[in-house]
Amino acid sequence: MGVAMAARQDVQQADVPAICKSCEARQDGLCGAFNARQLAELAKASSRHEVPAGTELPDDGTYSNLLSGVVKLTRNLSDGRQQIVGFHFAPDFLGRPFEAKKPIRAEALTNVALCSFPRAIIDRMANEMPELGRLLLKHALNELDEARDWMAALGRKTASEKVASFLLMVARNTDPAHHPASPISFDLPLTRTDIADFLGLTIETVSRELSRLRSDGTIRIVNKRQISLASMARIEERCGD
Amino acid sequence: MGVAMAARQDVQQADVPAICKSCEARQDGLCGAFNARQLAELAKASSRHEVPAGTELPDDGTYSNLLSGVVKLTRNLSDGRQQIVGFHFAPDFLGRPFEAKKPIRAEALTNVALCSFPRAIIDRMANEMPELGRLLLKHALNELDEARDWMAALGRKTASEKVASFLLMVARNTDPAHHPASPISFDLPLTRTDIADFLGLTIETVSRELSRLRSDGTIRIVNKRQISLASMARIEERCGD
DNA sequence: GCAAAACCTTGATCTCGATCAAGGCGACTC
DNA sequence: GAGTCGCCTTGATCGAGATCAAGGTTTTGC
Repeated sequence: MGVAMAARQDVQQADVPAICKSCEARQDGLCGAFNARQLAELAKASSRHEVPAGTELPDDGTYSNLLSGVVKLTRNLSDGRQQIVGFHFAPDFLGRPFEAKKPIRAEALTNVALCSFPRAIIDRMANEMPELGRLLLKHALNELDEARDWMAALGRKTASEKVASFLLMVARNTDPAHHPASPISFDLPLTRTDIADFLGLTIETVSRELSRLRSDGTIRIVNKRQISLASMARIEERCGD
Repeated sequence: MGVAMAARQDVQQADVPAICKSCEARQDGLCGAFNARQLAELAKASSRHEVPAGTELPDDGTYSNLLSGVVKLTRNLSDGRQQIVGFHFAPDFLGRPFEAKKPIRAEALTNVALCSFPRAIIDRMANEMPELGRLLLKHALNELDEARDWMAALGRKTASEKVASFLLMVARNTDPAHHPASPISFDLPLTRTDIADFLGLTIETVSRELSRLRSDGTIRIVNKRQISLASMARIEERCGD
Protein backbone atom coordinates (compact mmCIF):
# COMPACT_ATOMS: atom_id res chain seq x y z
CA MET A 1 0.00 0.00 0.00
CA GLY A 2 2.96 2.21 -0.77
CA VAL A 3 1.46 5.61 -1.45
CA ALA A 4 -1.36 5.19 1.00
CA MET A 5 0.94 4.28 3.88
CA ALA A 6 3.12 7.28 3.20
CA ALA A 7 0.13 9.61 3.24
CA ARG A 8 -1.06 8.09 6.47
CA GLN A 9 2.19 8.96 8.14
CA ASP A 10 2.06 12.55 6.93
CA VAL A 11 -1.26 12.94 8.64
CA GLN A 12 -0.07 11.54 11.89
CA GLN A 13 3.00 13.70 11.94
CA ALA A 14 0.97 16.85 11.47
CA ASP A 15 -0.34 17.86 14.85
CA VAL A 16 -1.54 21.24 13.58
CA PRO A 17 -5.19 21.75 12.55
CA ALA A 18 -4.13 19.55 9.72
CA ILE A 19 -6.94 20.38 7.43
CA CYS A 20 -5.34 18.54 4.60
CA LYS A 21 -1.80 19.46 5.38
CA SER A 22 -0.83 16.45 3.37
CA CYS A 23 -2.83 17.20 0.26
CA GLU A 24 -1.89 20.85 0.42
CA ALA A 25 1.73 19.80 0.42
CA ARG A 26 1.08 17.68 -2.65
CA GLN A 27 -0.72 20.60 -4.27
CA ASP A 28 -3.37 18.14 -5.10
CA GLY A 29 -6.82 17.47 -3.73
CA LEU A 30 -8.88 20.48 -2.84
CA CYS A 31 -6.80 22.52 -0.47
CA GLY A 32 -4.23 23.96 -2.82
CA ALA A 33 -6.88 26.44 -3.87
CA PHE A 34 -7.55 28.17 -0.55
CA ASN A 35 -5.99 31.24 1.01
CA ALA A 36 -4.87 31.43 4.64
CA ARG A 37 -8.11 32.88 5.97
CA GLN A 38 -10.17 30.24 4.26
CA LEU A 39 -7.91 27.46 5.41
CA ALA A 40 -8.35 28.67 8.97
CA GLU A 41 -12.12 28.66 8.61
CA LEU A 42 -12.11 25.25 7.03
CA ALA A 43 -9.84 23.86 9.70
CA LYS A 44 -12.35 24.95 12.33
CA ALA A 45 -15.30 23.33 10.53
CA SER A 46 -13.50 20.22 9.36
CA SER A 47 -13.19 16.90 11.08
CA ARG A 48 -10.80 14.06 10.54
CA HIS A 49 -11.90 10.42 10.52
CA GLU A 50 -10.12 7.12 10.37
CA VAL A 51 -12.33 4.48 8.83
CA PRO A 52 -11.46 0.77 8.86
CA ALA A 53 -11.47 -1.36 5.72
CA GLY A 54 -14.91 -2.66 4.78
CA THR A 55 -16.90 0.24 6.23
CA GLU A 56 -19.56 1.92 4.15
CA LEU A 57 -19.08 5.68 4.01
CA PRO A 58 -22.44 7.24 4.85
CA ASP A 59 -23.86 10.36 3.28
CA ASP A 60 -23.22 12.71 6.18
CA GLY A 61 -23.63 15.97 4.28
CA THR A 62 -19.92 16.55 3.84
CA TYR A 63 -17.29 16.61 1.16
CA SER A 64 -14.03 14.92 2.04
CA ASN A 65 -10.45 14.81 1.03
CA LEU A 66 -9.24 11.25 0.95
CA LEU A 67 -5.91 11.45 2.79
CA SER A 68 -4.97 7.81 2.54
CA GLY A 69 -6.44 4.53 1.40
CA VAL A 70 -8.77 3.39 -1.37
CA VAL A 71 -12.55 3.74 -1.69
CA LYS A 72 -14.83 1.92 -4.13
CA LEU A 73 -18.09 3.24 -5.59
CA THR A 74 -20.75 0.65 -6.45
CA ARG A 75 -24.11 0.52 -8.20
CA ASN A 76 -26.40 -2.43 -7.64
CA LEU A 77 -29.10 -3.89 -9.84
CA SER A 78 -32.32 -4.92 -8.15
CA ASP A 79 -31.42 -8.61 -7.97
CA GLY A 80 -28.07 -7.98 -6.33
CA ARG A 81 -25.78 -7.95 -9.33
CA GLN A 82 -23.09 -5.43 -8.54
CA GLN A 83 -20.93 -3.11 -10.60
CA ILE A 84 -18.07 -1.04 -9.27
CA VAL A 85 -18.33 2.29 -11.10
CA GLY A 86 -15.21 3.94 -9.79
CA PHE A 87 -12.38 4.08 -7.31
CA HIS A 88 -10.92 6.87 -5.28
CA PHE A 89 -7.23 6.68 -4.43
CA ALA A 90 -5.62 9.19 -2.05
CA PRO A 91 -5.44 12.15 -2.47
CA ASP A 92 -8.78 12.31 -4.29
CA PHE A 93 -11.75 14.42 -3.38
CA LEU A 94 -14.99 12.69 -2.36
CA GLY A 95 -18.62 13.57 -1.87
CA ARG A 96 -20.24 13.67 -5.22
CA PRO A 97 -21.57 10.13 -5.27
CA PHE A 98 -24.20 11.03 -2.75
CA GLU A 99 -25.76 13.52 -5.09
CA ALA A 100 -26.33 11.02 -7.88
CA LYS A 101 -29.91 10.33 -8.93
CA LYS A 102 -29.59 6.60 -8.65
CA PRO A 103 -27.91 5.51 -5.44
CA ILE A 104 -24.18 4.87 -5.44
CA ARG A 105 -22.57 3.35 -2.36
CA ALA A 106 -19.06 4.28 -1.23
CA GLU A 107 -17.06 1.75 0.77
CA ALA A 108 -13.55 1.78 2.19
CA LEU A 109 -11.43 -0.98 0.64
CA THR A 110 -8.48 -0.34 2.92
CA ASN A 111 -8.23 1.61 6.14
CA VAL A 112 -9.01 5.14 5.11
CA ALA A 113 -8.27 8.60 6.52
CA LEU A 114 -10.65 11.39 5.61
CA CYS A 115 -10.79 15.10 6.17
CA SER A 116 -14.42 16.24 5.89
CA PHE A 117 -16.05 19.66 5.47
CA PRO A 118 -19.72 20.57 5.62
CA ARG A 119 -21.01 20.99 2.09
CA ALA A 120 -22.53 24.38 2.90
CA ILE A 121 -19.11 25.89 3.58
CA ILE A 122 -17.60 24.56 0.39
CA ASP A 123 -20.60 25.74 -1.61
CA ARG A 124 -20.37 29.22 -0.13
CA MET A 125 -16.64 29.41 -0.79
CA ALA A 126 -17.16 28.26 -4.34
CA ASN A 127 -19.39 31.31 -4.77
CA GLU A 128 -16.65 33.68 -3.63
CA MET A 129 -13.92 31.83 -5.41
CA PRO A 130 -14.14 30.88 -9.05
CA GLU A 131 -10.87 28.92 -8.87
CA LEU A 132 -12.48 26.52 -6.45
CA GLY A 133 -15.34 25.98 -8.85
CA ARG A 134 -12.87 25.35 -11.63
CA LEU A 135 -11.01 22.85 -9.51
CA LEU A 136 -14.19 20.97 -8.72
CA LEU A 137 -15.07 21.00 -12.40
CA LYS A 138 -11.64 19.69 -13.31
CA HIS A 139 -12.03 16.83 -10.85
CA ALA A 140 -15.49 15.97 -12.17
CA LEU A 141 -14.21 15.95 -15.75
CA ASN A 142 -11.33 13.69 -14.82
CA GLU A 143 -13.76 11.25 -13.25
CA LEU A 144 -15.89 11.47 -16.36
CA ASP A 145 -12.92 10.62 -18.56
CA GLU A 146 -12.11 7.64 -16.41
CA ALA A 147 -15.69 6.44 -16.41
CA ARG A 148 -15.71 6.63 -20.21
CA ASP A 149 -12.45 4.72 -20.49
CA TRP A 150 -14.00 1.96 -18.44
CA MET A 151 -17.16 2.03 -20.52
CA ALA A 152 -15.00 1.19 -23.52
CA ALA A 153 -13.30 -1.57 -21.55
CA LEU A 154 -16.57 -3.04 -20.25
CA GLY A 155 -18.26 -2.94 -23.61
CA ARG A 156 -15.51 -3.97 -25.98
CA LYS A 157 -12.50 -5.56 -24.30
CA THR A 158 -11.89 -9.27 -23.80
CA ALA A 159 -11.48 -10.72 -20.31
CA SER A 160 -7.70 -10.74 -20.53
CA GLU A 161 -7.56 -7.16 -21.81
CA LYS A 162 -9.81 -6.10 -18.97
CA VAL A 163 -7.58 -7.69 -16.34
CA ALA A 164 -4.43 -6.22 -17.90
CA SER A 165 -6.04 -2.77 -18.03
CA PHE A 166 -7.05 -3.07 -14.40
CA LEU A 167 -3.53 -3.96 -13.29
CA LEU A 168 -2.17 -1.04 -15.28
CA MET A 169 -4.63 1.33 -13.61
CA VAL A 170 -3.63 0.20 -10.13
CA ALA A 171 0.06 0.41 -11.00
CA ARG A 172 -0.38 3.94 -12.31
CA ASN A 173 -2.21 5.03 -9.19
CA THR A 174 0.47 3.51 -7.02
CA ASP A 175 3.31 5.29 -8.77
CA PRO A 176 2.16 7.81 -11.38
CA ALA A 177 5.71 8.71 -12.44
CA HIS A 178 7.04 5.18 -12.79
CA HIS A 179 9.47 4.48 -15.62
CA PRO A 180 7.67 2.50 -18.33
CA ALA A 181 10.46 -0.06 -18.78
CA SER A 182 11.34 -0.93 -15.20
CA PRO A 183 9.57 -3.50 -13.01
CA ILE A 184 7.06 -2.36 -10.41
CA SER A 185 5.26 -4.08 -7.60
CA PHE A 186 2.22 -3.06 -5.60
CA ASP A 187 -0.53 -4.29 -3.34
CA LEU A 188 -3.94 -4.98 -4.79
CA PRO A 189 -6.35 -3.37 -2.35
CA LEU A 190 -9.16 -5.53 -3.75
CA THR A 191 -10.43 -9.06 -3.45
CA ARG A 192 -11.02 -11.13 -6.58
CA THR A 193 -14.71 -10.43 -6.10
CA ASP A 194 -14.11 -6.68 -6.24
CA ILE A 195 -11.96 -7.01 -9.34
CA ALA A 196 -14.67 -9.09 -10.98
CA ASP A 197 -17.37 -6.57 -10.02
CA PHE A 198 -15.29 -3.84 -11.55
CA LEU A 199 -14.52 -5.62 -14.80
CA GLY A 200 -17.93 -7.20 -15.36
CA LEU A 201 -16.49 -10.72 -15.01
CA THR A 202 -16.72 -13.61 -12.54
CA ILE A 203 -14.06 -14.33 -9.93
CA GLU A 204 -13.14 -17.55 -11.70
CA THR A 205 -12.38 -15.71 -14.92
CA VAL A 206 -10.33 -13.09 -13.08
CA SER A 207 -8.36 -15.81 -11.36
CA ARG A 208 -7.73 -17.69 -14.60
CA GLU A 209 -6.60 -14.56 -16.44
CA LEU A 210 -4.21 -13.66 -13.65
CA SER A 211 -2.79 -17.18 -13.84
CA ARG A 212 -2.38 -16.82 -17.58
CA LEU A 213 -0.53 -13.51 -17.19
CA ARG A 214 1.69 -15.21 -14.62
CA SER A 215 2.59 -18.13 -16.86
CA ASP A 216 3.26 -15.55 -19.61
CA GLY A 217 5.83 -13.96 -17.39
CA THR A 218 3.98 -10.65 -17.63
CA ILE A 219 3.28 -10.56 -13.90
CA ARG A 220 4.39 -12.29 -10.72
CA ILE A 221 1.79 -13.06 -8.09
CA VAL A 222 3.71 -12.73 -4.85
CA ASN A 223 0.88 -13.52 -2.46
CA LYS A 224 -2.67 -13.05 -3.79
CA ARG A 225 -2.71 -9.40 -2.88
CA GLN A 226 0.76 -8.43 -4.05
CA ILE A 227 1.62 -8.25 -7.73
CA SER A 228 4.78 -7.35 -9.62
CA LEU A 229 4.78 -6.31 -13.23
CA ALA A 230 7.76 -7.01 -15.46
CA SER A 231 7.18 -3.49 -16.81
CA MET A 232 4.44 -1.00 -17.47
CA ALA A 233 5.12 -1.28 -21.19
CA ARG A 234 4.71 -5.07 -21.13
CA ILE A 235 1.27 -4.89 -19.53
CA GLU A 236 0.23 -1.97 -21.70
CA GLU A 237 0.64 -4.17 -24.76
CA ARG A 238 -2.12 -6.42 -23.49
CA CYS A 239 -4.69 -3.71 -22.84
CA GLY A 240 -6.08 -3.55 -26.35
CA ASP A 241 -5.92 0.22 -26.61
CA MET B 1 -37.34 13.35 -34.35
CA GLY B 2 -39.98 15.04 -32.20
CA VAL B 3 -38.02 17.22 -29.81
CA ALA B 4 -35.23 17.91 -32.22
CA MET B 5 -37.54 19.10 -34.97
CA ALA B 6 -39.33 21.47 -32.62
CA ALA B 7 -36.07 22.99 -31.48
CA ARG B 8 -34.95 23.38 -35.07
CA GLN B 9 -37.98 25.46 -35.88
CA ASP B 10 -37.42 27.73 -32.87
CA VAL B 11 -34.00 28.50 -34.20
CA GLN B 12 -35.19 29.32 -37.65
CA GLN B 13 -37.95 31.55 -36.37
CA ALA B 14 -35.56 33.58 -34.26
CA ASP B 15 -33.95 36.11 -36.56
CA VAL B 16 -32.41 38.05 -33.64
CA PRO B 17 -28.79 37.44 -32.61
CA ALA B 18 -30.21 34.17 -31.48
CA ILE B 19 -27.42 33.20 -29.25
CA CYS B 20 -29.36 30.33 -27.90
CA LYS B 21 -32.73 31.98 -27.92
CA SER B 22 -34.17 28.50 -27.85
CA CYS B 23 -32.20 27.12 -24.94
CA GLU B 24 -32.63 30.34 -23.02
CA ALA B 25 -36.36 29.98 -23.42
CA ARG B 26 -36.17 26.46 -22.06
CA GLN B 27 -34.07 27.70 -19.13
CA ASP B 28 -31.79 24.86 -19.92
CA GLY B 29 -28.42 24.58 -21.58
CA LEU B 30 -25.95 27.27 -20.72
CA CYS B 31 -27.61 30.55 -21.43
CA GLY B 32 -30.06 30.78 -18.57
CA ALA B 33 -27.13 31.82 -16.40
CA PHE B 34 -26.09 35.00 -18.25
CA ASN B 35 -27.14 38.59 -17.77
CA ALA B 36 -28.06 40.93 -20.62
CA ARG B 37 -24.59 42.41 -21.03
CA GLN B 38 -23.00 39.01 -21.16
CA LEU B 39 -25.57 37.70 -23.58
CA ALA B 40 -24.81 40.61 -25.87
CA GLU B 41 -21.08 39.89 -25.71
CA LEU B 42 -21.65 36.20 -26.34
CA ALA B 43 -23.96 36.92 -29.23
CA LYS B 44 -21.20 38.90 -30.90
CA ALA B 45 -18.60 36.16 -30.44
CA SER B 46 -20.87 33.21 -31.14
CA SER B 47 -21.56 31.52 -34.42
CA ARG B 48 -24.33 29.24 -35.49
CA HIS B 49 -23.74 26.09 -37.54
CA GLU B 50 -25.96 23.56 -39.18
CA VAL B 51 -24.23 20.23 -39.47
CA PRO B 52 -25.59 17.33 -41.53
CA ALA B 53 -26.01 13.84 -40.09
CA GLY B 54 -22.83 11.78 -40.18
CA THR B 55 -20.42 14.68 -39.87
CA GLU B 56 -17.63 14.52 -37.32
CA LEU B 57 -17.60 17.59 -35.09
CA PRO B 58 -14.02 18.85 -35.05
CA ASP B 59 -12.27 20.33 -32.04
CA ASP B 60 -12.45 23.96 -33.10
CA GLY B 61 -11.66 25.50 -29.72
CA THR B 62 -15.27 26.25 -28.87
CA TYR B 63 -17.97 25.16 -26.52
CA SER B 64 -21.40 24.73 -28.07
CA ASN B 65 -25.01 24.58 -27.15
CA LEU B 66 -26.70 21.81 -29.03
CA LEU B 67 -29.87 23.46 -30.31
CA SER B 68 -31.32 20.47 -32.08
CA GLY B 69 -30.36 16.96 -33.03
CA VAL B 70 -28.35 14.16 -31.47
CA VAL B 71 -24.58 13.73 -31.16
CA LYS B 72 -22.69 10.55 -30.26
CA LEU B 73 -19.34 10.37 -28.46
CA THR B 74 -17.11 7.40 -29.30
CA ARG B 75 -13.89 5.84 -28.07
CA ASN B 76 -12.00 3.42 -30.28
CA LEU B 77 -9.66 0.60 -29.39
CA SER B 78 -6.53 0.26 -31.50
CA ASP B 79 -7.93 -2.55 -33.67
CA GLY B 80 -11.09 -0.63 -34.53
CA ARG B 81 -13.49 -1.95 -31.92
CA GLN B 82 -15.75 0.93 -31.06
CA GLN B 83 -17.66 1.97 -27.97
CA ILE B 84 -20.13 4.82 -27.79
CA VAL B 85 -19.48 6.48 -24.42
CA GLY B 86 -22.29 8.99 -24.44
CA PHE B 87 -24.95 10.89 -26.32
CA HIS B 88 -25.91 14.52 -26.39
CA PHE B 89 -29.55 15.35 -27.04
CA ALA B 90 -30.66 18.94 -27.55
CA PRO B 91 -30.49 21.16 -25.53
CA ASP B 92 -27.22 19.82 -24.08
CA PHE B 93 -23.96 21.61 -23.76
CA LEU B 94 -20.95 20.32 -25.71
CA GLY B 95 -17.24 20.80 -25.77
CA ARG B 96 -15.75 18.77 -23.02
CA PRO B 97 -14.94 15.65 -25.02
CA PHE B 98 -12.09 17.44 -26.69
CA GLU B 99 -10.32 17.94 -23.41
CA ALA B 100 -10.22 14.25 -22.53
CA LYS B 101 -6.80 12.60 -22.21
CA LYS B 102 -7.64 9.76 -24.53
CA PRO B 103 -9.30 10.91 -27.71
CA ILE B 104 -13.09 10.92 -27.90
CA ARG B 105 -14.75 11.61 -31.24
CA ALA B 106 -18.03 13.52 -31.51
CA GLU B 107 -20.26 12.84 -34.50
CA ALA B 108 -23.69 14.15 -35.51
CA LEU B 109 -26.24 11.33 -35.69
CA THR B 110 -28.98 13.55 -37.10
CA ASN B 111 -28.80 16.96 -38.67
CA VAL B 112 -27.58 19.17 -35.88
CA ALA B 113 -27.78 22.88 -35.09
CA LEU B 114 -25.06 24.32 -32.88
CA CYS B 115 -24.39 27.64 -31.26
CA SER B 116 -20.66 27.90 -30.53
CA PHE B 117 -18.58 30.23 -28.34
CA PRO B 118 -14.82 30.55 -28.10
CA ARG B 119 -13.65 28.76 -24.98
CA ALA B 120 -11.65 31.75 -23.82
CA ILE B 121 -14.80 33.84 -23.41
CA ILE B 122 -16.62 31.20 -21.43
CA ASP B 123 -13.57 30.62 -19.26
CA ARG B 124 -13.26 34.33 -18.53
CA MET B 125 -16.95 34.63 -17.71
CA ALA B 126 -16.75 31.63 -15.44
CA ASN B 127 -14.14 33.56 -13.48
CA GLU B 128 -16.45 36.53 -12.99
CA MET B 129 -19.48 34.43 -12.42
CA PRO B 130 -19.56 31.56 -9.95
CA GLU B 131 -23.06 30.54 -11.07
CA LEU B 132 -21.70 29.70 -14.48
CA GLY B 133 -19.04 27.53 -12.89
CA ARG B 134 -21.69 25.80 -10.84
CA LEU B 135 -23.79 25.20 -13.93
CA LEU B 136 -20.85 23.67 -15.77
CA LEU B 137 -20.15 21.51 -12.75
CA LYS B 138 -23.76 20.37 -12.58
CA HIS B 139 -23.64 19.39 -16.24
CA ALA B 140 -20.43 17.46 -15.78
CA LEU B 141 -21.82 15.62 -12.77
CA ASN B 142 -24.96 14.70 -14.68
CA GLU B 143 -22.84 13.25 -17.44
CA LEU B 144 -20.83 11.38 -14.85
CA ASP B 145 -23.99 9.88 -13.35
CA GLU B 146 -25.12 8.77 -16.77
CA ALA B 147 -21.75 7.28 -17.58
CA ARG B 148 -21.86 5.30 -14.34
CA ASP B 149 -25.36 4.05 -15.04
CA TRP B 150 -24.13 2.71 -18.34
CA MET B 151 -21.08 1.16 -16.72
CA ALA B 152 -23.47 -0.90 -14.61
CA ALA B 153 -25.45 -1.81 -17.70
CA LEU B 154 -22.38 -2.74 -19.76
CA GLY B 155 -20.84 -4.78 -16.98
CA ARG B 156 -23.80 -6.56 -15.48
CA LYS B 157 -26.93 -6.49 -17.64
CA THR B 158 -28.04 -9.17 -20.11
CA ALA B 159 -28.49 -8.33 -23.78
CA SER B 160 -32.26 -7.92 -23.44
CA GLU B 161 -31.94 -5.71 -20.37
CA LYS B 162 -29.45 -3.56 -22.24
CA VAL B 163 -31.76 -3.09 -25.20
CA ALA B 164 -34.73 -2.32 -22.96
CA SER B 165 -32.66 0.22 -20.98
CA PHE B 166 -31.55 1.84 -24.19
CA LEU B 167 -35.10 2.25 -25.47
CA LEU B 168 -36.14 3.71 -22.13
CA MET B 169 -33.29 6.22 -22.29
CA VAL B 170 -34.27 7.40 -25.76
CA ALA B 171 -37.95 7.60 -24.77
CA ARG B 172 -37.07 9.70 -21.73
CA ASN B 173 -34.97 12.07 -23.78
CA THR B 174 -37.75 12.41 -26.32
CA ASP B 175 -40.40 13.29 -23.74
CA PRO B 176 -39.01 13.72 -20.23
CA ALA B 177 -42.44 14.36 -18.69
CA HIS B 178 -44.28 11.47 -20.32
CA HIS B 179 -46.89 9.64 -18.24
CA PRO B 180 -45.48 6.24 -17.22
CA ALA B 181 -48.63 4.29 -18.13
CA SER B 182 -49.47 5.71 -21.55
CA PRO B 183 -47.98 4.61 -24.86
CA ILE B 184 -45.23 6.63 -26.49
CA SER B 185 -43.58 6.56 -29.87
CA PHE B 186 -40.34 8.08 -31.08
CA ASP B 187 -37.69 7.95 -33.74
CA LEU B 188 -34.46 6.11 -33.08
CA PRO B 189 -31.75 8.44 -34.32
CA LEU B 190 -29.34 5.50 -34.48
CA THR B 191 -28.55 2.60 -36.77
CA ARG B 192 -28.39 -0.92 -35.35
CA THR B 193 -24.62 -0.61 -35.52
CA ASP B 194 -24.70 2.45 -33.28
CA ILE B 195 -27.01 0.77 -30.80
CA ALA B 196 -24.70 -2.24 -30.71
CA ASP B 197 -21.64 -0.03 -30.23
CA PHE B 198 -23.37 1.66 -27.34
CA LEU B 199 -24.52 -1.52 -25.61
CA GLY B 200 -21.40 -3.59 -26.18
CA LEU B 201 -23.28 -6.08 -28.38
CA THR B 202 -23.36 -7.09 -32.05
CA ILE B 203 -25.96 -5.83 -34.49
CA GLU B 204 -27.40 -9.33 -34.79
CA THR B 205 -28.06 -9.52 -31.06
CA VAL B 206 -29.64 -6.07 -31.04
CA SER B 207 -31.88 -7.04 -33.91
CA ARG B 208 -32.91 -10.30 -32.25
CA GLU B 209 -33.69 -8.63 -28.93
CA LEU B 210 -35.79 -5.99 -30.63
CA SER B 211 -37.69 -8.76 -32.41
CA ARG B 212 -38.23 -10.50 -29.08
CA LEU B 213 -39.58 -7.33 -27.48
CA ARG B 214 -41.92 -6.95 -30.46
CA SER B 215 -43.30 -10.49 -30.19
CA ASP B 216 -43.74 -9.83 -26.44
CA GLY B 217 -45.95 -6.90 -27.29
CA THR B 218 -43.67 -4.60 -25.30
CA ILE B 219 -42.80 -2.55 -28.38
CA ARG B 220 -43.98 -2.02 -31.91
CA ILE B 221 -41.41 -1.54 -34.65
CA VAL B 222 -43.11 0.84 -37.04
CA ASN B 223 -40.30 1.12 -39.58
CA LYS B 224 -36.81 0.24 -38.31
CA ARG B 225 -36.21 3.74 -37.05
CA GLN B 226 -39.54 4.38 -35.40
CA ILE B 227 -40.55 2.57 -32.23
CA SER B 228 -43.66 2.68 -30.05
CA LEU B 229 -43.65 1.52 -26.47
CA ALA B 230 -46.80 0.12 -24.88
CA SER B 231 -45.79 2.15 -21.83
CA MET B 232 -42.75 3.42 -20.01
CA ALA B 233 -43.61 1.21 -17.05
CA ARG B 234 -43.75 -1.89 -19.24
CA ILE B 235 -40.25 -1.37 -20.60
CA GLU B 236 -38.91 -0.32 -17.23
CA GLU B 237 -39.73 -3.78 -15.90
CA ARG B 238 -37.27 -5.28 -18.34
CA CYS B 239 -34.34 -3.06 -17.48
CA GLY B 240 -33.09 -5.08 -14.51
CA ASP B 241 -32.75 -2.12 -12.18
C1' DG C 1 -37.97 3.20 -62.45
C1' DC C 2 -34.02 0.28 -62.07
C1' DA C 3 -29.61 -1.03 -60.10
C1' DA C 4 -26.50 -0.67 -56.52
C1' DA C 5 -25.53 0.07 -51.95
C1' DA C 6 -26.58 0.26 -47.24
C1' DC C 7 -28.94 -1.53 -43.65
C1' DC C 8 -31.68 -5.02 -41.25
C1' DT C 9 -33.44 -9.75 -40.04
C1' DT C 10 -33.21 -14.56 -39.25
C1' DG C 11 -31.00 -19.10 -39.02
C1' DA C 12 -26.98 -22.31 -37.96
C1' DT C 13 -22.97 -22.95 -35.55
C1' DC C 14 -19.18 -21.79 -32.52
C1' DT C 15 -16.70 -19.79 -28.60
C1' DC C 16 -15.61 -17.12 -24.63
C1' DG C 17 -16.72 -16.55 -20.34
C1' DA C 18 -20.33 -18.26 -16.87
C1' DT C 19 -21.65 -21.82 -13.96
C1' DC C 20 -21.05 -25.92 -11.30
C1' DA C 21 -17.91 -28.50 -8.54
C1' DA C 22 -13.91 -29.82 -5.86
C1' DG C 23 -10.04 -28.86 -3.38
C1' DG C 24 -6.04 -25.71 -1.58
C1' DC C 25 -4.20 -22.22 1.39
C1' DG C 26 -3.84 -18.92 5.04
C1' DA C 27 -5.67 -16.69 9.12
C1' DC C 28 -8.39 -17.08 13.37
C1' DT C 29 -10.42 -19.51 17.28
C1' DC C 30 -10.45 -22.51 20.96
C1' DG D 1 -2.67 -28.14 16.34
C1' DA D 2 -7.30 -29.40 14.84
C1' DG D 3 -11.18 -27.22 13.05
C1' DT D 4 -13.58 -23.52 10.84
C1' DC D 5 -14.10 -19.80 7.79
C1' DG D 6 -13.04 -16.83 4.06
C1' DC D 7 -10.78 -16.47 -0.08
C1' DC D 8 -8.56 -18.26 -4.14
C1' DT D 9 -7.45 -21.68 -7.91
C1' DT D 10 -8.31 -25.14 -11.22
C1' DG D 11 -11.13 -28.42 -13.87
C1' DA D 12 -15.46 -29.85 -16.37
C1' DT D 13 -19.48 -28.45 -18.53
C1' DC D 14 -22.92 -25.19 -20.18
C1' DG D 15 -25.08 -21.36 -22.47
C1' DA D 16 -25.61 -16.39 -23.92
C1' DG D 17 -24.10 -13.93 -27.25
C1' DA D 18 -20.61 -13.84 -31.21
C1' DT D 19 -19.68 -15.24 -35.71
C1' DC D 20 -20.76 -16.98 -40.20
C1' DA D 21 -24.08 -17.10 -43.79
C1' DA D 22 -28.03 -16.07 -46.57
C1' DG D 23 -31.74 -13.40 -47.83
C1' DG D 24 -34.91 -9.25 -47.36
C1' DT D 25 -35.93 -4.27 -47.23
C1' DT D 26 -35.02 0.50 -47.57
C1' DT D 27 -32.41 4.29 -49.49
C1' DT D 28 -29.67 6.48 -53.03
C1' DG D 29 -28.15 7.69 -57.41
C1' DC D 30 -28.63 7.84 -62.22
